[in-house]
Amino acid sequence: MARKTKEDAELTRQRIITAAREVFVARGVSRTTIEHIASHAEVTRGAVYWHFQNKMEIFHALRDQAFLPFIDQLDAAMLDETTEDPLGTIESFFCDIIRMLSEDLATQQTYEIIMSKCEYVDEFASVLQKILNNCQYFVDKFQLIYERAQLKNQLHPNHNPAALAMDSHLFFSGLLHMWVKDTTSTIFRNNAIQLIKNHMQLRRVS
Amino acid sequence: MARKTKEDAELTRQRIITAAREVFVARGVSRTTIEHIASHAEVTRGAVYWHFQNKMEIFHALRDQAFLPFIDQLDAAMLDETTEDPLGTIESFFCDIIRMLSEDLATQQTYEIIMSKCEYVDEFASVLQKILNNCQYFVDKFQLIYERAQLKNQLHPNHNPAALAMDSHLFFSGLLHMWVKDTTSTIFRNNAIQLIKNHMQLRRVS
DNA sequence: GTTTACATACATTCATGTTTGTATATAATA
DNA sequence: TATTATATACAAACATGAATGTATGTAAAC
Repeated sequence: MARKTKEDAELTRQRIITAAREVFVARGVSRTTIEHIASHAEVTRGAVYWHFQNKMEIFHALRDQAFLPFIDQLDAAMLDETTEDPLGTIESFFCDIIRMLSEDLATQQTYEIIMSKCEYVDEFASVLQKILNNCQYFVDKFQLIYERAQLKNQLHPNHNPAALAMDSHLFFSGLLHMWVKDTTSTIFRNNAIQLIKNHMQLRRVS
Repeated sequence: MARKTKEDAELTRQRIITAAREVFVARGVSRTTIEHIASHAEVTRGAVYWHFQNKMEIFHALRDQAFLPFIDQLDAAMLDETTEDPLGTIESFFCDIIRMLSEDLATQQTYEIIMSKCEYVDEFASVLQKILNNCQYFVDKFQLIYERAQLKNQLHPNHNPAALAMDSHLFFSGLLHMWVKDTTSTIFRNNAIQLIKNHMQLRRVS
């Protein structure tokens, strides 16, 4: 057909990414073909191959869109170093992420893809490692906050920040997996906030 | 070729399952072909199709081999109702599973497949639901044990068994994911036992 | 003799990547 | 400003290479 303007081109690029997300969720990454994505985006494979080299490049575009917000969220939460309630900072961070997932279908689908509709082999194995690196980043930040909490006497004397940080990370990691994967029941979707509060309550001196 | 005895046939069946596990780990479920499995098992596709209808049936055979031991393990751990240390029961259960994973490569690979080398769509979606059902089973059992712990005055007075059970499940779920997925670093593999002890220590009255 | 436990051959479908064609936006030039 | 040249944003066709399932063959077990 005809050549589009730059804006139109960027628009179809986004259309392709959105279509990919929706098809990935429904059919899994490796079972969706370029043709599936193209037809769902109402373009031809030619358009897809013009914007992306292959399927993995589309996947990366998707992943990038979903990861940055989380890191930004944590960095923002870390900024307030003088809060009287560091434990509240962590709690809010967890709750905010859950709320983001609840409200933004796109992010929700992207995480569903990352956690249960993608096989981490070959080129995708590196994606997994990047995710794990992010985890380490999170744990480190959590520890810093827990150290602040310790200074404010929010913690039991025999709890130590490093252990708490790792424990919280594992808790939230588990929660995320359940929240995202359990699409049939609503146990986790409805109670996630309460579970987070319970988790943090275990840490507070009473 | 020639017909084998029943024992021989069962042996090749097992060979196929083992081969499938090893190929699944390396290439992911959907990217491995029946031919990959067959050649790795040193048979032809004919043999595979004789024993299994398709790839998913092999996957199910694999999954069954890995799940039952865990449930048995928990059931066994639950048997001793009169122990003075219920928290120790949970701790041992977690540690035993980690040890099982460490020692048994087959189980380890199977979990790697289930957690990061398989896409849960279509026929596989039901597998995910079965796993989640198992989780509920675990949480329920944990709660029972935490109730025993409460009776033995092992818990803080303001902790309640249901919340602790869910929190422990999410913790261990997260730990399992990290343990299995983090194949390059050894942080989780080396420290899992300690992380479990830390987690349980958060619950004990000091 | 019949069924079993496969191996081999066949037919079909599907997905990929590449190539080619083309109409038009945009930059260059006059 | 009008004209020309070129790069862009695709669509359509092509070539190739799997992968699947099935059908057939076969030798030995029972």
